[in-house]
Amino acid sequence: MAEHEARPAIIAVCGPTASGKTELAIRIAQAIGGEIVCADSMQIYSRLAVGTARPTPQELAAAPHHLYGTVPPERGYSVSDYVTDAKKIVLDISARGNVPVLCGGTGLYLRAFVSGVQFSEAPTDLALREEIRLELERRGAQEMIEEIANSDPELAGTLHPNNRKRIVRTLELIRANGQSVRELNEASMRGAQSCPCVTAVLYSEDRAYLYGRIEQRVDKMMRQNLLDEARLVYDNRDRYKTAAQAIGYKEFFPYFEGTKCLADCVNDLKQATRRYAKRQLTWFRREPDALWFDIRKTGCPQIVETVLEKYKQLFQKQEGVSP
RNA sequence: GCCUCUGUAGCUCAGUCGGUAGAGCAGGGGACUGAAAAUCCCCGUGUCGUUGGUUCGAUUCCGACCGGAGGCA
Repeated sequence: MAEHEARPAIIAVCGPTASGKTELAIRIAQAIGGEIVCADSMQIYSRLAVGTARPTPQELAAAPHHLYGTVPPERGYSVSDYVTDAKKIVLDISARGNVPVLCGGTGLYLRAFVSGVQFSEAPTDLALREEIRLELERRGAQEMIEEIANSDPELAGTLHPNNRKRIVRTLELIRANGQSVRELNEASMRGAQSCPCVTAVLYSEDRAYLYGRIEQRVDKMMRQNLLDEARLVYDNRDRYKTAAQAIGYKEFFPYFEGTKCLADCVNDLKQATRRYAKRQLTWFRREPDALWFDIRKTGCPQIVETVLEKYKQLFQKQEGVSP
């Protein structure tokens, strides 16, 4: 039996921003003896607590938490780093006999972790990326897409000329590896073991309700001196490459530059957050077997119960009956 | 009370020399395997204030009424 090879079963808590993931994850962890693992691309960073809505010290104390605020913002971080870190932590949690509870709004991170993608060892070649970026400026998107079509006509067909970032990344992959992206992707999934998982998605059928919560949360962040944090990010914007793109900071840059008043920036922030929530929902809708919970209709205790029931039903049944 | 202007998409407005209408913003849908809180794509039917009249036909012209803004008393 390859039992020791199998990945530990996890619970994933996801959903759009301000839907109550943090609280739910804590209650689940408390109820089942779980440990929470951050699945949020921004809450990973240290020094950025208010704007990323990282769990508060009290919340962090309410259950074991991992990966929150552990990466300095000046360090680059990516999905593959995340998958590596999360795998290690999840194995540790499982070795302790506890249940890993992944919690966060970054769909890409969650999917990469759960599907078991094997990213190649080669680190991102920023010099190559920059070179291709400049080449794109010179030659134009159309020509670059044609080059991609030589090795991957199908993929090239899905690339929009305006999506420069994706064009650059695609060429970067092709040139660095000498293979088509399709081959690379197939290789990354070869032998991949997906992670047994119960996924809970929080949402609100009434979008306006979610947007109201976002509004309140932004106002609360302002009271918690979000501006100071934004100032820190602004002053370090050249070094905090990824973090400086986070919603909650870049919206204040015009204020610091004196080109926009504070109230307008706060409104921009609320809007950016609403749009983000919408994109998150788009992403999670594609999750095949997720359990969806309308946060207006289902209370936290009920959600905990349903999730745990499902988890036990799927993964704890054979305890004591194992082959 | 009288006069003038005004009432078109959730908001701000454009337009139809009479053939039932379109922009910006807001919003919605989607893609997404190494920057992902990123990046990119797609989406505009609404009693044209109400009601009569003229007309083959009115949101468009005329009248009345209702709402809003301004002016004069």
